[in-house]
Amino acid sequence: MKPGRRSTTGTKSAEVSNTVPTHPRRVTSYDVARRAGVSQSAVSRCFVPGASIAPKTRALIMEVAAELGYRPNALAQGLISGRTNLVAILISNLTNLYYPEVLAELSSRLLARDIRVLLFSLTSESEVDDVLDQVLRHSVDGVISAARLSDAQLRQFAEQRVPVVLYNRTSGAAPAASVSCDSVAGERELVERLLAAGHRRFGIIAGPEDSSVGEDRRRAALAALAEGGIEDVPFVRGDFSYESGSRGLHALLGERDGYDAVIAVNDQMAIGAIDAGRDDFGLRIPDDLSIVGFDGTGPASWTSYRVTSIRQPIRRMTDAAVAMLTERIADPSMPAESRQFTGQFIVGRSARLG
Amino acid sequence: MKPGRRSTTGTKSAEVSNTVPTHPRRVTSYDVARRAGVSQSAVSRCFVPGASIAPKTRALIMEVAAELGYRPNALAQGLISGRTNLVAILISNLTNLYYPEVLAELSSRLLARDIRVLLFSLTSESEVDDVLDQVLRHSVDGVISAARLSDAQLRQFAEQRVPVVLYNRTSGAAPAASVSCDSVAGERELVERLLAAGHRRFGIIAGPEDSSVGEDRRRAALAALAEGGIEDVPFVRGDFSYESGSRGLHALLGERDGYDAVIAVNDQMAIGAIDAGRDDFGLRIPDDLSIVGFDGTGPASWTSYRVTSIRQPIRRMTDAAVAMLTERIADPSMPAESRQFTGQFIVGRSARLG
DNA sequence: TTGAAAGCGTTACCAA
DNA sequence: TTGGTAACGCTTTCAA
Repeated sequence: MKPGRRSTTGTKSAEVSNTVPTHPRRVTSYDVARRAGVSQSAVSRCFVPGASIAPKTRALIMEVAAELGYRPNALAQGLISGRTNLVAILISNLTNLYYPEVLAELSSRLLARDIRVLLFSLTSESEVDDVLDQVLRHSVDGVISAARLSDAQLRQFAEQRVPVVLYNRTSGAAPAASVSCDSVAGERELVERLLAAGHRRFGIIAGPEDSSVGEDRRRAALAALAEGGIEDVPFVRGDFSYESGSRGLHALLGERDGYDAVIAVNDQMAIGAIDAGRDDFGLRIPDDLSIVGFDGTGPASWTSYRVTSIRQPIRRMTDAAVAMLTERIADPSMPAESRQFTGQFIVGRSARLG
Repeated sequence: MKPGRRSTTGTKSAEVSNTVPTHPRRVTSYDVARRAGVSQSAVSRCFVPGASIAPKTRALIMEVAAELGYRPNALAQGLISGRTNLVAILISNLTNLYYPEVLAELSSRLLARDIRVLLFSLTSESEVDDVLDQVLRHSVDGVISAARLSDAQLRQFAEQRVPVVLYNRTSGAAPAASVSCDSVAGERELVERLLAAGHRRFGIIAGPEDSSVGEDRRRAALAALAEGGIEDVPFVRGDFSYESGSRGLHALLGERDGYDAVIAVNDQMAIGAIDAGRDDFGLRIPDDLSIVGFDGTGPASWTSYRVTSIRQPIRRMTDAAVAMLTERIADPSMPAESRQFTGQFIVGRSARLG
């Protein structure tokens, strides 16, 4: 122990506590060491996996540590070791019903690996740079982003040697580690089923222009339709919300009628469209109009809707995301890699099939 | 600057980088200080709100800092200052549709106050002690818990001087700061409206025994019914999920029939009950059976359901929670206080009223 | 296997 | 207003 440092502090606060009931200073490894009659280094080694320590010493120290209620200070550990066991999760639009499931899965998987989650729920994409700054200040070991990151932002993480895994986002120019659900295969399956069932007049309720998933799905649907000989398919844009799905259907039906099928790029908008179709236009779904979605989120399977959709394999995807991230934390030289999963077709009851 | 410490390190890494493209060491306040020709203390003062620093010096330092991409290390700041600007949010059952909204609101409000969120999504109440340990290791400034905490756990936070605000939870014996939505007033309003409309035969779909909100609402509903002369009301238990609401209605109707109204203690179960009533029993809701819920979450207002319910003032509640917490962080001597908000009655379409 | 000592990157408290 | 120096609580060499 350094003379004149711990010891004096300890003595001082002990003296004070005789007169005033002062705040009990946080228990440190020095306290444990003193009480156990060993060095502070020995205490530290007890909490480091591969350290060399005699079983007997270890037992003694652990006993004293438990007695004193010692808890290693994560800040100090992170500062000295360069590892915080902290991962930032960036999510935009948490109220989108699809994300809570993802967040819950990610967080439980990370926790299982003894990693804590620093959550950044973005309300508007503009804040991303501030968030990025905060993420870096906290020296997280890695980032999982279900929010759009620009190439410049990705580059910044790369420069700081912070591994990033994109969740259901694609990067622009720069290659990045990413996990996603195959939009092309998914929309193709939906479209092919609808075409096979005789639908010919289509409308699309797309997402915002700046959403990569939304645009991927819209383009995939259009491409699949084009292959089937259907061109010039009208589309409107929503923001993935229930209300915008409802508005979307109004917009489509207001412009012209006679749709056979409406393709919404997510379930929540599909549900909004289904409700609007039934309530506002008196349509029977799927008899008068087929509506399909994407995601396979909870409410999509509720019996009032039973949305015909593509279910994302959330378990596998979150598992892959966490695995990819931890790999890259352990070995930062891992190359970029994108893993794409194929969603499962859900028959549902919102589309007339076959 | 201490001789033989920073300076040598800096020189070394500079020499190395001429041969091998080594990891650029993180930019520290020493780097900024050296480049700006000032002391490290001066740099630090630039980032502390009330510090005394000459405007001119400050400008120079900030310029150099920006140029070098300097970011204060949050770990070091937290370690020395005792403040981390980190708040832990404990949430059980994130997939309950009500929580994502709460989480999004809390997180954006905290972020607005320059506080970061450490998220702990509990999958089972048993893990709480591990989580508590982790929370304390990270020296968070405070905790907002939408998960059940035992008196012993609350005491532990109190001992460590970590302020806690309970969200929609009540503490047992120990008084604690808490924000909640008045179950008694809410259920009373629902019951009185139902009674006024002539309902006499009631059933309740309650929550798990260990849920304080669930039990509060169940008891409140029973009490209000008793006041209206309705006794021996049967109830079944669910877990707040859609499926358990459906199962709950099956259980109630399987035992006896002839219910006028079913009171579910949250919207998600009410929705499950509505769907089961319609689809499995061919009931018209609300003509044949009234069903009411609680919370006023997103899907409850979807036109297929329009659940008659009590809407929790989430904005006000999250605002209050964050305010109470920050107050207690600033002044740990603040006394325990519970703020209870009254929810708003939502007429909806799932109950026959008047 | 153990202990001493050197940091990690800050803030806080001094004198100057 | 400044710069020097002592912490904060830990991990990590390095000798013993």
